[in-house]
Amino acid sequence: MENTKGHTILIVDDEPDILEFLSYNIRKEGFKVFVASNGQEALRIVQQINPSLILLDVMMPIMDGIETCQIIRKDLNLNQPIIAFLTARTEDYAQIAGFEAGADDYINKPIRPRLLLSKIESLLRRTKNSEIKIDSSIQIDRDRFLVLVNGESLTLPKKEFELLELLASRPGKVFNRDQILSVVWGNETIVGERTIDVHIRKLREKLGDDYIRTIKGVGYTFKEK
Amino acid sequence: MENTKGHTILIVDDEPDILEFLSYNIRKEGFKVFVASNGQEALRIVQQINPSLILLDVMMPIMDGIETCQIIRKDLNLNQPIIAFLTARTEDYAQIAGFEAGADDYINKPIRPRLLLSKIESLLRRTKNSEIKIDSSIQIDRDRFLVLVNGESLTLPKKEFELLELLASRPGKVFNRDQILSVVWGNETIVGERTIDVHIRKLREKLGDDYIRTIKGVGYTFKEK
DNA sequence: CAACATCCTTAACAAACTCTTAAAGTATAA
DNA sequence: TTATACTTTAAGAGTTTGTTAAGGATGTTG
Repeated sequence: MENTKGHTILIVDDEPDILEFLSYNIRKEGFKVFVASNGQEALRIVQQINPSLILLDVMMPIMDGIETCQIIRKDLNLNQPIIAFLTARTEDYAQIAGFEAGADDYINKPIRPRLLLSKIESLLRRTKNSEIKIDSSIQIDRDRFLVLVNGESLTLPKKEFELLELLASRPGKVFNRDQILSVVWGNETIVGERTIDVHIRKLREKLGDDYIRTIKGVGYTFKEK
Repeated sequence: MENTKGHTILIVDDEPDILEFLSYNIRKEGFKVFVASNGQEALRIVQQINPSLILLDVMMPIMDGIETCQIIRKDLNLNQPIIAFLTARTEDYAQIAGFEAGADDYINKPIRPRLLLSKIESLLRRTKNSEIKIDSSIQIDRDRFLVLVNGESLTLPKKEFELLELLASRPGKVFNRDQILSVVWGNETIVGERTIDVHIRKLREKLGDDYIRTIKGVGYTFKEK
Protein backbone atom coordinates (compact mmCIF):
# COMPACT_ATOMS: atom_id res chain seq x y z
CA MET A 1 0.00 0.00 0.00
CA GLU A 2 1.06 3.51 -0.74
CA ASN A 3 2.66 5.73 1.82
CA THR A 4 0.16 8.12 3.32
CA LYS A 5 2.73 10.90 3.60
CA GLY A 6 2.90 13.51 0.91
CA HIS A 7 -0.83 13.99 0.95
CA THR A 8 -2.26 17.46 0.98
CA ILE A 9 -4.44 18.35 3.94
CA LEU A 10 -6.65 21.39 4.37
CA ILE A 11 -7.57 22.52 7.86
CA VAL A 12 -10.53 24.82 8.33
CA ASP A 13 -11.25 26.49 11.66
CA ASP A 14 -12.06 29.98 12.75
CA GLU A 15 -9.87 29.89 15.83
CA PRO A 16 -6.27 30.83 14.97
CA ASP A 17 -4.93 28.90 17.95
CA ILE A 18 -6.43 25.65 16.81
CA LEU A 19 -5.32 26.28 13.27
CA GLU A 20 -1.79 26.79 14.36
CA PHE A 21 -1.76 23.89 16.76
CA LEU A 22 -3.10 21.48 14.18
CA SER A 23 -1.03 22.62 11.27
CA TYR A 24 2.13 22.48 13.34
CA ASN A 25 1.50 18.91 14.42
CA ILE A 26 0.41 17.67 11.04
CA ARG A 27 3.19 19.37 9.15
CA LYS A 28 5.68 17.78 11.48
CA GLU A 29 4.58 14.40 10.15
CA GLY A 30 5.42 15.31 6.62
CA PHE A 31 2.05 16.26 5.18
CA LYS A 32 1.48 19.33 3.05
CA VAL A 33 -0.82 21.55 5.07
CA PHE A 34 -3.04 24.47 4.02
CA VAL A 35 -5.37 26.42 6.26
CA ALA A 36 -8.57 28.42 5.99
CA SER A 37 -10.58 30.18 8.65
CA ASN A 38 -14.07 29.90 7.21
CA GLY A 39 -16.08 28.01 4.65
CA GLN A 40 -15.82 30.53 1.84
CA GLU A 41 -12.10 30.70 2.08
CA ALA A 42 -11.98 26.93 2.26
CA LEU A 43 -13.91 26.56 -0.96
CA ARG A 44 -11.50 28.83 -2.81
CA ILE A 45 -8.50 26.91 -1.59
CA VAL A 46 -10.04 23.55 -2.32
CA GLN A 47 -10.36 24.49 -5.99
CA GLN A 48 -6.69 25.26 -6.15
CA ILE A 49 -5.01 22.53 -4.16
CA ASN A 50 -7.35 19.57 -4.47
CA PRO A 51 -6.61 18.20 -1.01
CA SER A 52 -6.82 14.53 -0.09
CA LEU A 53 -8.32 15.33 3.26
CA ILE A 54 -10.16 18.24 4.82
CA LEU A 55 -10.47 18.75 8.56
CA LEU A 56 -13.51 20.93 8.85
CA ASP A 57 -14.76 22.76 11.89
CA VAL A 58 -18.52 22.70 12.17
CA MET A 59 -19.18 26.07 13.77
CA MET A 60 -17.69 28.91 11.82
CA PRO A 61 -18.75 32.42 10.86
CA ILE A 62 -19.66 33.33 7.28
CA MET A 63 -20.13 29.74 6.16
CA ASP A 64 -20.29 26.82 8.51
CA GLY A 65 -18.80 23.38 8.03
CA ILE A 66 -21.95 21.57 7.05
CA GLU A 67 -22.77 23.96 4.27
CA THR A 68 -19.20 23.90 3.07
CA CYS A 69 -19.24 20.15 3.02
CA GLN A 70 -22.45 20.03 1.01
CA ILE A 71 -21.07 22.39 -1.58
CA ILE A 72 -17.90 20.40 -1.94
CA ARG A 73 -19.81 17.17 -2.31
CA LYS A 74 -21.92 18.64 -5.08
CA ASP A 75 -18.95 19.87 -7.06
CA LEU A 76 -18.45 17.22 -9.66
CA ASN A 77 -15.27 18.75 -10.96
CA LEU A 78 -13.55 18.01 -7.72
CA ASN A 79 -11.56 14.95 -6.93
CA GLN A 80 -13.70 14.30 -3.89
CA PRO A 81 -11.61 14.69 -0.75
CA ILE A 82 -12.10 12.84 2.51
CA ILE A 83 -13.88 15.15 4.92
CA ALA A 84 -13.64 14.86 8.68
CA PHE A 85 -15.52 17.22 10.94
CA LEU A 86 -14.04 18.75 14.03
CA THR A 87 -16.67 18.99 16.71
CA ALA A 88 -16.97 19.57 20.38
CA ARG A 89 -18.31 16.54 22.15
CA THR A 90 -21.50 18.33 23.07
CA GLU A 91 -22.53 19.07 19.50
CA ASP A 92 -23.82 15.58 18.88
CA TYR A 93 -26.67 16.80 16.74
CA ALA A 94 -24.06 18.21 14.41
CA GLN A 95 -22.67 14.77 13.78
CA ILE A 96 -25.87 13.53 12.29
CA ALA A 97 -26.24 16.54 10.09
CA GLY A 98 -22.62 16.14 9.14
CA PHE A 99 -23.00 12.61 7.92
CA GLU A 100 -25.99 13.62 5.90
CA ALA A 101 -23.91 16.35 4.37
CA GLY A 102 -21.37 13.77 3.28
CA ALA A 103 -18.75 13.62 6.02
CA ASP A 104 -16.55 10.56 6.31
CA ASP A 105 -15.64 10.83 9.95
CA TYR A 106 -15.64 12.92 13.09
CA ILE A 107 -12.88 14.08 15.32
CA ASN A 108 -13.84 15.33 18.73
CA LYS A 109 -12.31 18.30 20.41
CA PRO A 110 -10.25 18.61 22.45
CA ILE A 111 -7.85 17.12 19.97
CA ARG A 112 -4.98 14.89 21.01
CA PRO A 113 -2.21 15.12 18.44
CA ARG A 114 -1.20 11.50 18.47
CA LEU A 115 -4.71 10.22 18.10
CA LEU A 116 -5.42 12.76 15.42
CA LEU A 117 -2.42 11.69 13.41
CA SER A 118 -3.22 8.04 13.49
CA LYS A 119 -6.78 8.85 12.56
CA ILE A 120 -5.54 10.89 9.65
CA GLU A 121 -3.38 8.04 8.47
CA SER A 122 -6.20 5.62 8.74
CA LEU A 123 -8.53 7.95 6.88
CA LEU A 124 -6.02 8.44 4.11
CA ARG A 125 -5.48 4.74 3.87
CA ARG A 126 -9.17 4.33 3.39
CA THR A 127 -9.19 6.18 0.11
CA LYS A 128 -7.72 3.19 -1.61
CA ASN A 129 -8.99 0.65 0.74
CA SER A 130 -12.57 1.17 1.64
CA GLU A 131 -13.72 -1.43 -0.79
CA ILE A 132 -12.70 -5.00 -0.65
CA LYS A 133 -13.34 -6.60 -3.95
CA ILE A 134 -13.16 -10.32 -3.56
CA ASP A 135 -14.03 -11.18 -7.10
CA SER A 136 -16.66 -10.11 -9.55
CA SER A 137 -19.37 -11.72 -7.47
CA ILE A 138 -18.81 -10.04 -4.10
CA GLN A 139 -17.74 -6.62 -2.92
CA ILE A 140 -17.59 -5.10 0.52
CA ASP A 141 -17.99 -1.38 1.03
CA ARG A 142 -16.81 -0.31 4.46
CA ASP A 143 -18.02 3.25 4.24
CA ARG A 144 -21.54 2.36 3.43
CA PHE A 145 -21.69 -0.79 5.47
CA LEU A 146 -22.76 -2.51 2.32
CA VAL A 147 -22.15 -5.81 0.65
CA LEU A 148 -22.71 -6.39 -3.02
CA VAL A 149 -23.38 -9.99 -3.96
CA ASN A 150 -24.08 -10.81 -7.58
CA GLY A 151 -25.36 -7.33 -8.26
CA GLU A 152 -27.65 -7.33 -5.25
CA SER A 153 -26.78 -5.04 -2.41
CA LEU A 154 -27.17 -6.05 1.21
CA THR A 155 -26.86 -4.12 4.42
CA LEU A 156 -25.69 -6.41 7.15
CA PRO A 157 -26.07 -5.95 10.91
CA LYS A 158 -22.92 -4.83 12.65
CA LYS A 159 -21.66 -8.13 13.96
CA GLU A 160 -22.30 -9.94 10.75
CA PHE A 161 -20.58 -7.20 8.82
CA GLU A 162 -17.53 -7.23 11.05
CA LEU A 163 -17.28 -10.97 10.87
CA LEU A 164 -17.52 -10.95 7.12
CA GLU A 165 -15.07 -8.11 6.90
CA LEU A 166 -12.53 -10.04 8.91
CA LEU A 167 -12.84 -13.25 6.97
CA ALA A 168 -12.84 -11.47 3.63
CA SER A 169 -9.82 -9.36 4.51
CA ARG A 170 -7.66 -12.37 3.76
CA PRO A 171 -9.41 -14.84 1.56
CA GLY A 172 -8.03 -18.29 2.05
CA LYS A 173 -6.58 -17.64 5.49
CA VAL A 174 -8.14 -19.74 8.18
CA PHE A 175 -9.23 -17.72 11.20
CA ASN A 176 -9.68 -19.69 14.36
CA ARG A 177 -12.33 -18.99 16.92
CA ASP A 178 -10.01 -17.14 19.25
CA GLN A 179 -8.95 -14.76 16.55
CA ILE A 180 -12.51 -14.16 15.48
CA LEU A 181 -13.61 -13.57 19.03
CA SER A 182 -10.95 -11.08 19.84
CA VAL A 183 -11.41 -9.06 16.67
CA VAL A 184 -15.16 -9.05 16.43
CA TRP A 185 -16.07 -9.28 20.09
CA GLY A 186 -12.92 -8.11 21.86
CA ASN A 187 -10.87 -9.97 24.39
CA GLU A 188 -12.92 -9.00 27.38
CA THR A 189 -16.30 -9.98 26.08
CA ILE A 190 -17.29 -13.50 26.85
CA VAL A 191 -19.94 -14.99 24.66
CA GLY A 192 -21.28 -18.48 24.40
CA GLU A 193 -19.83 -21.23 22.28
CA ARG A 194 -22.47 -21.09 19.61
CA THR A 195 -22.56 -17.36 18.98
CA ILE A 196 -20.03 -17.39 16.17
CA ASP A 197 -21.80 -20.25 14.46
CA VAL A 198 -25.09 -18.45 14.51
CA HIS A 199 -23.57 -15.43 12.83
CA ILE A 200 -21.85 -17.60 10.29
CA ARG A 201 -25.19 -19.20 9.66
CA LYS A 202 -26.80 -15.86 8.97
CA LEU A 203 -24.04 -14.80 6.66
CA ARG A 204 -24.34 -18.00 4.70
CA GLU A 205 -28.07 -17.49 4.54
CA LYS A 206 -27.57 -14.09 2.98
CA LEU A 207 -24.52 -14.63 0.80
CA GLY A 208 -25.06 -18.21 -0.17
CA ASP A 209 -23.18 -21.22 1.08
CA ASP A 210 -20.22 -20.89 -1.24
CA TYR A 211 -18.30 -18.15 0.44
CA ILE A 212 -17.52 -19.28 3.95
CA ARG A 213 -16.02 -22.66 4.56
CA THR A 214 -15.67 -24.48 7.86
CA ILE A 215 -12.39 -26.11 8.71
CA LYS A 216 -13.51 -28.34 11.47
CA GLY A 217 -11.49 -28.12 14.62
CA VAL A 218 -9.68 -25.10 13.25
CA GLY A 219 -11.90 -22.26 12.16
CA TYR A 220 -13.48 -20.59 9.18
CA THR A 221 -12.14 -19.29 5.92
CA PHE A 222 -13.41 -17.12 3.12
CA LYS A 223 -13.23 -18.63 -0.32
CA GLU A 224 -10.21 -17.66 -2.30
CA LYS A 225 -10.29 -16.01 -5.68
CA MET B 1 9.79 -30.33 19.34
CA GLU B 2 12.38 -27.67 19.20
CA ASN B 3 12.66 -25.26 22.06
CA THR B 4 11.10 -21.94 21.28
CA LYS B 5 13.56 -20.10 23.50
CA GLY B 6 16.54 -18.47 21.94
CA HIS B 7 14.38 -16.85 19.34
CA THR B 8 14.84 -13.19 18.65
CA ILE B 9 11.84 -10.96 19.24
CA LEU B 10 11.45 -7.35 18.23
CA ILE B 11 8.96 -5.21 20.11
CA VAL B 12 7.79 -1.97 18.54
CA ASP B 13 5.75 0.58 20.47
CA ASP B 14 6.01 4.29 20.98
CA GLU B 15 5.17 4.19 24.67
CA PRO B 16 8.30 3.57 26.75
CA ASP B 17 6.27 2.07 29.58
CA ILE B 18 4.80 -0.61 27.40
CA LEU B 19 8.13 -1.29 25.79
CA GLU B 20 9.74 -1.80 29.15
CA PHE B 21 6.91 -3.87 30.53
CA LEU B 22 6.87 -6.19 27.56
CA SER B 23 10.59 -6.56 27.14
CA TYR B 24 11.03 -7.31 30.83
CA ASN B 25 8.45 -10.04 30.76
CA ILE B 26 9.58 -11.58 27.53
CA ARG B 27 13.27 -11.45 28.38
CA LYS B 28 12.54 -13.21 31.64
CA GLU B 29 11.40 -16.19 29.61
CA GLY B 30 14.72 -16.47 27.88
CA PHE B 31 14.09 -14.78 24.57
CA LYS B 32 16.43 -12.31 22.96
CA VAL B 33 14.55 -9.04 22.90
CA PHE B 34 15.13 -5.91 20.85
CA VAL B 35 12.97 -2.80 20.92
CA ALA B 36 12.05 0.08 18.64
CA SER B 37 9.75 3.00 19.22
CA ASN B 38 8.44 3.59 15.73
CA GLY B 39 8.18 1.97 12.36
CA GLN B 40 11.24 3.49 10.79
CA GLU B 41 13.45 2.42 13.62
CA ALA B 42 11.87 -1.01 13.49
CA LEU B 43 12.73 -1.41 9.82
CA ARG B 44 16.37 -0.61 10.46
CA ILE B 45 16.60 -3.10 13.28
CA VAL B 46 14.80 -5.81 11.36
CA GLN B 47 17.50 -5.67 8.68
CA GLN B 48 20.17 -6.27 11.25
CA ILE B 49 18.73 -8.85 13.59
CA ASN B 50 16.31 -10.80 11.43
CA PRO B 51 13.86 -11.50 14.22
CA SER B 52 11.62 -14.55 14.37
CA LEU B 53 8.75 -12.54 15.71
CA ILE B 54 7.73 -8.90 15.74
CA LEU B 55 5.20 -7.45 18.16
CA LEU B 56 4.04 -4.34 16.40
CA ASP B 57 1.96 -1.51 17.77
CA VAL B 58 -0.53 -0.12 15.28
CA MET B 59 -0.63 3.51 16.27
CA MET B 60 2.77 5.08 16.23
CA PRO B 61 4.16 8.40 15.11
CA ILE B 62 6.46 8.67 12.11
CA MET B 63 5.47 5.31 10.68
CA ASP B 64 2.58 3.27 11.94
CA GLY B 65 2.39 -0.47 12.31
CA ILE B 66 0.37 -1.23 9.25
CA GLU B 67 2.73 0.55 6.93
CA THR B 68 5.69 -1.06 8.63
CA CYS B 69 4.17 -4.47 8.21
CA GLN B 70 3.51 -3.91 4.55
CA ILE B 71 7.06 -2.86 3.93
CA ILE B 72 8.44 -5.87 5.73
CA ARG B 73 6.17 -8.21 3.83
CA LYS B 74 7.33 -6.79 0.54
CA ASP B 75 11.00 -7.16 1.35
CA LEU B 76 12.00 -10.33 -0.39
CA ASN B 77 15.48 -10.31 1.04
CA LEU B 78 14.07 -10.78 4.48
CA ASN B 79 13.58 -14.06 6.19
CA GLN B 80 9.92 -13.26 6.77
CA PRO B 81 9.21 -12.91 10.49
CA ILE B 82 5.96 -13.72 12.21
CA ILE B 83 4.15 -10.44 12.83
CA ALA B 84 1.62 -9.89 15.60
CA PHE B 85 -0.09 -6.55 16.04
CA LEU B 86 -0.69 -4.89 19.37
CA THR B 87 -4.00 -3.08 19.27
CA ALA B 88 -6.60 -1.55 21.47
CA ARG B 89 -9.93 -3.16 20.93
CA THR B 90 -11.44 0.15 19.91
CA GLU B 91 -9.24 0.32 16.82
CA ASP B 92 -11.26 -2.36 15.18
CA TYR B 93 -10.67 -1.12 11.70
CA ALA B 94 -6.97 -1.31 12.33
CA GLN B 95 -7.16 -4.96 13.22
CA ILE B 96 -8.69 -5.84 9.95
CA ALA B 97 -6.35 -3.61 8.01
CA GLY B 98 -3.62 -5.40 9.90
CA PHE B 99 -4.63 -8.75 8.57
CA GLU B 100 -4.81 -7.37 5.10
CA ALA B 101 -1.33 -6.00 5.52
CA GLY B 102 -0.07 -9.47 6.24
CA ALA B 103 -0.26 -9.89 10.00
CA ASP B 104 -0.31 -13.38 11.42
CA ASP B 105 -2.08 -12.53 14.64
CA TYR B 106 -2.75 -9.67 16.95
CA ILE B 107 -2.75 -9.17 20.66
CA ASN B 108 -5.22 -6.91 22.37
CA LYS B 109 -4.26 -4.31 24.93
CA PRO B 110 -4.30 -4.25 27.85
CA ILE B 111 -1.78 -7.02 27.70
CA ARG B 112 -1.68 -9.79 30.28
CA PRO B 113 1.81 -11.28 30.53
CA ARG B 114 0.71 -14.90 30.87
CA LEU B 115 -1.52 -14.79 27.87
CA LEU B 116 1.08 -12.93 25.89
CA LEU B 117 3.75 -15.48 26.59
CA SER B 118 1.63 -18.43 25.70
CA LYS B 119 0.63 -16.72 22.53
CA ILE B 120 4.25 -16.01 21.69
CA GLU B 121 5.19 -19.62 22.18
CA SER B 122 2.40 -20.83 20.01
CA LEU B 123 3.29 -18.34 17.32
CA LEU B 124 6.93 -19.35 17.36
CA ARG B 125 6.06 -22.98 17.11
CA ARG B 126 4.95 -22.35 13.59
CA THR B 127 7.67 -22.28 11.03
CA LYS B 128 8.59 -18.83 9.96
CA ASN B 129 7.33 -19.24 6.49
CA SER B 130 3.89 -20.66 6.57
CA GLU B 131 4.60 -22.87 3.62
CA ILE B 132 6.63 -25.99 3.68
CA LYS B 133 7.61 -26.92 0.19
CA ILE B 134 8.88 -30.44 0.13
CA ASP B 135 9.45 -30.63 -3.55
CA SER B 136 7.46 -29.73 -6.61
CA SER B 137 4.93 -32.45 -5.88
CA ILE B 138 3.86 -31.55 -2.34
CA GLN B 139 3.34 -28.34 -0.41
CA ILE B 140 1.90 -27.64 3.02
CA ASP B 141 0.24 -24.32 3.77
CA ARG B 142 -0.48 -23.67 7.44
CA ASP B 143 -2.33 -20.43 6.94
CA ARG B 144 -4.79 -22.07 4.66
CA PHE B 145 -4.69 -25.43 6.37
CA LEU B 146 -4.11 -26.89 2.98
CA VAL B 147 -1.96 -29.54 1.37
CA LEU B 148 -1.15 -29.40 -2.31
CA VAL B 149 -0.30 -32.74 -3.83
CA ASN B 150 0.43 -32.87 -7.54
CA GLY B 151 -1.62 -29.77 -8.17
CA GLU B 152 -4.59 -31.03 -6.21
CA SER B 153 -5.43 -29.30 -2.97
CA LEU B 154 -6.55 -31.25 0.06
CA THR B 155 -7.89 -30.15 3.41
CA LEU B 156 -6.98 -32.73 5.97
CA PRO B 157 -8.59 -33.28 9.36
CA LYS B 158 -6.71 -31.64 12.17
CA LYS B 159 -4.77 -34.59 13.53
CA GLU B 160 -3.78 -35.79 10.11
CA PHE B 161 -2.63 -32.33 9.21
CA GLU B 162 -0.56 -31.99 12.35
CA LEU B 163 0.98 -35.38 11.87
CA LEU B 164 1.89 -34.65 8.29
CA GLU B 165 3.22 -31.27 9.31
CA LEU B 166 5.52 -32.87 11.84
CA LEU B 167 6.88 -35.53 9.54
CA ALA B 168 7.28 -33.14 6.64
CA SER B 169 9.00 -30.55 8.77
CA ARG B 170 12.17 -32.60 8.52
CA PRO B 171 12.13 -34.94 5.57
CA GLY B 172 14.40 -37.88 6.10
CA LYS B 173 14.36 -37.67 9.87
CA VAL B 174 12.83 -40.66 11.56
CA PHE B 175 10.31 -39.75 14.24
CA ASN B 176 9.62 -42.42 16.81
CA ARG B 177 6.24 -42.99 18.32
CA ASP B 178 6.99 -41.15 21.52
CA GLN B 179 8.05 -38.09 19.64
CA ILE B 180 4.99 -38.16 17.46
CA LEU B 181 2.72 -38.66 20.43
CA SER B 182 4.17 -35.82 22.40
CA VAL B 183 4.01 -33.36 19.53
CA VAL B 184 0.70 -34.22 17.94
CA TRP B 185 -1.19 -35.43 20.96
CA GLY B 186 0.62 -33.67 23.78
CA ASN B 187 2.29 -35.22 26.74
CA GLU B 188 -0.81 -35.58 28.83
CA THR B 189 -3.05 -37.32 26.37
CA ILE B 190 -2.89 -41.08 26.43
CA VAL B 191 -4.05 -42.88 23.35
CA GLY B 192 -3.82 -46.46 22.28
CA GLU B 193 -0.92 -48.01 20.40
CA ARG B 194 -2.67 -48.22 17.08
CA THR B 195 -3.92 -44.67 16.83
CA ILE B 196 -0.85 -43.34 15.07
CA ASP B 197 -0.93 -46.15 12.55
CA VAL B 198 -4.49 -45.40 11.64
CA HIS B 199 -3.67 -41.79 10.95
CA ILE B 200 -0.65 -42.76 8.93
CA ARG B 201 -2.93 -45.02 6.97
CA LYS B 202 -5.29 -42.19 6.18
CA LEU B 203 -2.49 -39.93 5.12
CA ARG B 204 -1.12 -42.57 2.80
CA GLU B 205 -4.59 -43.08 1.42
CA LYS B 206 -4.83 -39.40 0.55
CA LEU B 207 -1.28 -38.56 -0.46
CA GLY B 208 -0.28 -41.83 -2.02
CA ASP B 209 2.01 -44.42 -0.53
CA ASP B 210 5.24 -42.78 -1.62
CA TYR B 211 5.58 -40.07 0.96
CA ILE B 212 5.61 -41.74 4.34
CA ARG B 213 7.90 -44.66 5.01
CA THR B 214 7.79 -47.02 7.95
CA ILE B 215 11.03 -47.84 9.72
CA LYS B 216 10.04 -50.92 11.53
CA GLY B 217 10.72 -50.90 15.23
CA VAL B 218 11.67 -47.24 15.07
CA GLY B 219 9.06 -44.96 13.62
CA TYR B 220 8.06 -43.09 10.50
CA THR B 221 9.83 -40.79 8.13
CA PHE B 222 8.87 -38.46 5.33
CA LYS B 223 10.58 -39.05 2.02
CA GLU B 224 13.58 -36.92 1.41
CA LYS B 225 14.01 -34.57 -1.52
C1' DC C 1 -45.63 5.98 25.16
C1' DA C 2 -47.21 1.86 23.25
C1' DA C 3 -46.47 -1.16 19.53
C1' DC C 4 -43.41 -2.94 16.56
C1' DA C 5 -39.02 -4.18 14.50
C1' DT C 6 -34.26 -5.53 14.58
C1' DC C 7 -30.24 -7.45 16.47
C1' DC C 8 -27.59 -10.27 19.53
C1' DT C 9 -27.18 -14.01 22.40
C1' DT C 10 -28.39 -18.31 24.44
C1' DA C 11 -30.07 -22.91 24.88
C1' DA C 12 -31.28 -27.23 23.29
C1' DC C 13 -31.10 -30.51 20.15
C1' DA C 14 -29.59 -32.39 15.58
C1' DA C 15 -26.22 -33.41 12.35
C1' DA C 16 -21.74 -34.03 10.70
C1' DC C 17 -17.35 -35.14 11.17
C1' DT C 18 -13.11 -36.81 13.66
C1' DC C 19 -10.73 -39.78 16.51
C1' DT C 20 -9.98 -43.90 18.78
C1' DT C 21 -10.40 -48.62 19.49
C1' DA C 22 -10.72 -53.37 18.65
C1' DA C 23 -9.96 -57.11 15.93
C1' DA C 24 -8.21 -59.54 12.31
C1' DG C 25 -4.81 -59.60 8.62
C1' DT C 26 0.02 -59.11 6.80
C1' DA C 27 4.88 -58.40 6.67
C1' DT C 28 9.39 -58.85 8.77
C1' DA C 29 13.28 -60.33 11.52
C1' DA C 30 15.33 -63.55 14.48
C1' DT D 1 8.45 -70.72 12.27
C1' DT D 2 7.07 -67.69 15.43
C1' DA D 3 6.92 -63.53 17.78
C1' DT D 4 6.70 -58.88 16.96
C1' DA D 5 5.50 -54.87 14.74
C1' DC D 6 2.73 -52.73 11.53
C1' DT D 7 -1.63 -52.44 8.31
C1' DT D 8 -6.24 -52.32 7.45
C1' DT D 9 -11.11 -52.04 8.27
C1' DA D 10 -15.17 -50.76 10.38
C1' DA D 11 -17.87 -49.31 14.17
C1' DG D 12 -19.14 -46.25 17.73
C1' DA D 13 -17.63 -42.86 21.05
C1' DG D 14 -16.53 -38.33 21.26
C1' DT D 15 -16.22 -33.77 19.70
C1' DT D 16 -17.33 -29.88 16.94
C1' DT D 17 -20.47 -27.43 14.28
C1' DG D 18 -25.28 -26.49 12.39
C1' DT D 19 -29.94 -25.12 13.16
C1' DT D 20 -33.86 -23.33 15.19
C1' DA D 21 -36.50 -20.76 18.23
C1' DA D 22 -37.08 -17.73 21.94
C1' DG D 23 -36.04 -13.79 24.99
C1' DG D 24 -33.76 -9.59 26.20
C1' DA D 25 -31.89 -5.27 24.70
C1' DT D 26 -32.21 -1.57 21.91
C1' DG D 27 -34.06 1.34 18.51
C1' DT D 28 -37.99 3.12 15.69
C1' DT D 29 -42.50 4.61 14.48
C1' DG D 30 -47.11 6.11 14.78
